[in-house]
Amino acid sequence: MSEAAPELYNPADYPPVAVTVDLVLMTVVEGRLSVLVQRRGQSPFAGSLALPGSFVGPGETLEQAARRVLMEKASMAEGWLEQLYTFGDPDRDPRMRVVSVAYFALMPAACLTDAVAKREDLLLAPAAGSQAPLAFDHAAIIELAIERLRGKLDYAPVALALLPELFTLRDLQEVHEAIIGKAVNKPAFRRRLLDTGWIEGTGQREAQTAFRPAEFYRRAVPDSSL
Amino acid sequence: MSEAAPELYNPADYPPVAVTVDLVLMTVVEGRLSVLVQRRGQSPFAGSLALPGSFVGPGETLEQAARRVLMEKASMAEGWLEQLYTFGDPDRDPRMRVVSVAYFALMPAACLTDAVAKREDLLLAPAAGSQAPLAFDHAAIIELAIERLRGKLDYAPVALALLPELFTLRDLQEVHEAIIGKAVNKPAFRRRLLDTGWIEGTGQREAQTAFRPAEFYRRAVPDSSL
DNA sequence: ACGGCATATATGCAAAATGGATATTAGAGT
DNA sequence: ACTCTAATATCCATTTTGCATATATGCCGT
Repeated sequence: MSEAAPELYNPADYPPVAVTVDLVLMTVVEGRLSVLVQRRGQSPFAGSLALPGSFVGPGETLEQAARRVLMEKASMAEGWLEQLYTFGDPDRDPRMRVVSVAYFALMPAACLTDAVAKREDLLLAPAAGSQAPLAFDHAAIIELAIERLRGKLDYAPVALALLPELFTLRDLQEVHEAIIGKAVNKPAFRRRLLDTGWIEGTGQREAQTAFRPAEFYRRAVPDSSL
Repeated sequence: MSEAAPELYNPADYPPVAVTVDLVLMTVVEGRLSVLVQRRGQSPFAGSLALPGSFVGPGETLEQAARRVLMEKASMAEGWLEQLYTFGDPDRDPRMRVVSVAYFALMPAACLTDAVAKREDLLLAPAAGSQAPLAFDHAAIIELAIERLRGKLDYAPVALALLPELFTLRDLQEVHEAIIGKAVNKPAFRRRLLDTGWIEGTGQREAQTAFRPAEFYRRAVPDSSL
């Protein structure tokens, strides 16, 4: 704003607009990058899959609204959360003008599989090229989220947000490979990740591993290193 | 959206929200990274500086609205334009709830100095640490834009959007130095930029240069390589 | 016409980062 | 004690990078 605008805004002068948040909550399960989606009960797009979302409440910031959705769906107050992009094409929702601020969230697989098990309408869909068509422009939103995730992988500790408290270097490498979709060189990966300073070794090692047990690592940085 | 929402939205059920776009239009003049700002005539913040912006029209996409503002202020239909971030804190505008989608625009200095000369209320302010306080949360928006610009400098041809049709490698280097705020090594810079493939030499050279004339280069990529 | 000026451009070299192969280590089971 | 297999360490070739030095160019004074 700040245009040569009227002294006081008169909402009635402008057509009604709704502002919502949509959440692209991703994780890596069984080596596959996956997104939390919800089966819609209502029209439009009743029966198809959509991203979880909500209206932005009167006193809420956008991020608070996104975190509220995160809490409602995944019962998780923690976890990586950052604004992704805002989608506002006039016809993206057939009912009325809806401007949606998409948020990008990451969570360890275990949290998500738990959440999905508890709720009938929630499921984890493969992130890339899902066959089931998504409601609204949600397919495009997910595409953008994948791009963002890939783009950040080398510059920010996003992969750590997808792993539990303790993890091995192999776990971390598998997450990276799932995200970029191809194998990486093991020694180079280990070296590169170790001197980012993002992780630190605990003395602990795996047990019952049949062969040489790997060391457990943990995050050395707070999750909010946006 | 896509929440367990009512079958039809009833705008009256939700408090009114206005959606606007704000434009961070940057350039490099005389070695200084600068932002186009506008002196506000109306309350609130009458007399202080603010980013140019506008309401989003009923049939407009967000990007169309941003490009319209670009056209209104700088009379330029071309140029780098990308969505930056959406600001929606409940109290960011004292009058009513305003969600503003900030856009990030780049333009050659000449276009901007022209535009500023024509309009009484427009001026180019230094981007970093402007002393004059800005209206609303616009200082934070500019900070974020600078961050984005710096972050993209090595990965996208953003610097080319700040230069005219023809430019020398020295011009290009000066733009880079203005953006990151420190000197860079000349041969390394030349080598690095040349093999990005973003620029190509024209045979032409500078004239009246007192000493060895530099070759003119031009963009080898479209401006829209977001 | 010629040499000097100051900058553009090219070349060269050492240091660092990277990719990738190979060797060594560790725990569990036979 | 030996074997299995993956974790971890070492090593080397290649590429990238920072930086110093050399050469080229067009103007300008003499």
